[in-house]
Amino acid sequence: MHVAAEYRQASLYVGDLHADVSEDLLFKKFSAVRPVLSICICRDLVTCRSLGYAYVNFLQLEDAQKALDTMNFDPIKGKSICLMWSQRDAYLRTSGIGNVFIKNLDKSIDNKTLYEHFSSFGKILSSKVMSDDHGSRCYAFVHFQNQTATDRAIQEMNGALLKDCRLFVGRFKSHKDREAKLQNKASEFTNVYIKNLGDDMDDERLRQVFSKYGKTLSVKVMTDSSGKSKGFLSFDSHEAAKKAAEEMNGKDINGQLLFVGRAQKKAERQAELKQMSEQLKQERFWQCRGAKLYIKNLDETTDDEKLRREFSSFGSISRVKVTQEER
DNA sequence: CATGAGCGA
Repeated sequence: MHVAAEYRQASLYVGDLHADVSEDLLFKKFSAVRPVLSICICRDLVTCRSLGYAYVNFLQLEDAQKALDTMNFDPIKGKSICLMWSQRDAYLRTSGIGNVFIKNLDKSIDNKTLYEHFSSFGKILSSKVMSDDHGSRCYAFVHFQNQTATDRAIQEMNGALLKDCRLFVGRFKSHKDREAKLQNKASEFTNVYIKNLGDDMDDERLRQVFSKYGKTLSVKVMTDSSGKSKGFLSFDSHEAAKKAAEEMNGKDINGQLLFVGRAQKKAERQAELKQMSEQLKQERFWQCRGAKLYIKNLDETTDDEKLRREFSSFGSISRVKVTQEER
């Protein structure tokens, strides 16, 4: 539908729409508040399924403003809609400037409460309390229109109490930024994980064994369900932890090879295991598929190892065999 | 403990 230029600025973007919401339903909902010029739910061209967002065009700017002020986060078909001014400039939406991350929210803080609290610092482009089936996940985002509002919100709300919860409020960091920081932190680890400890190990003995590398802050030996013992040990410096790992890892203790390495967070370890299992699955898949290449005209100096090296950048290789021609 | 996702006719 064509909307004349003079009405374009009275357009709201409606996000987080339930897939079953129809134009009709949206029209009823919005025109109950202010007169609506037109509605457009964006749909897949082929399947006509809703893409989960729509435009609501009003005749007057004040009408759009009124809808934005009173209807944001209203549930439709059980799902909270997310209202914003239509902003076609993708950079302004996603550059991350003015975007604030909030964590340690009280479970009872909902979208509207959050919005009300933070709109005192300046104009909000969008905000959202992250949630799942169990309700709030206790963290949120608020995207301010300008940097001063962002700075003030962080200045005043970081560390402040909201419903007995001390908030963390900081600038939003993209996945990439966060990853880099975590990597950095991981490279300066002070906690070590120790595996294959043998049977007769306890906290005190483990501390003694490792104390020569530096001051230990905490030691914990645990036994898993199969009776194997493992432990965590934290040092007061990265140097000590690093040295302990370097010197003790792989050490033969009563015929068992000790493992000593950087202690990972549970989520990190699980992610690693998952990745390993997926790689294994992938390898098996290709093995079954028998993705075999036949290569001829190799020169005489090419052996299994060289051929493997040459092809290793294309993916994991399960088997390489160079056959020698009879002379 | 936590760092999103979104722009048409």
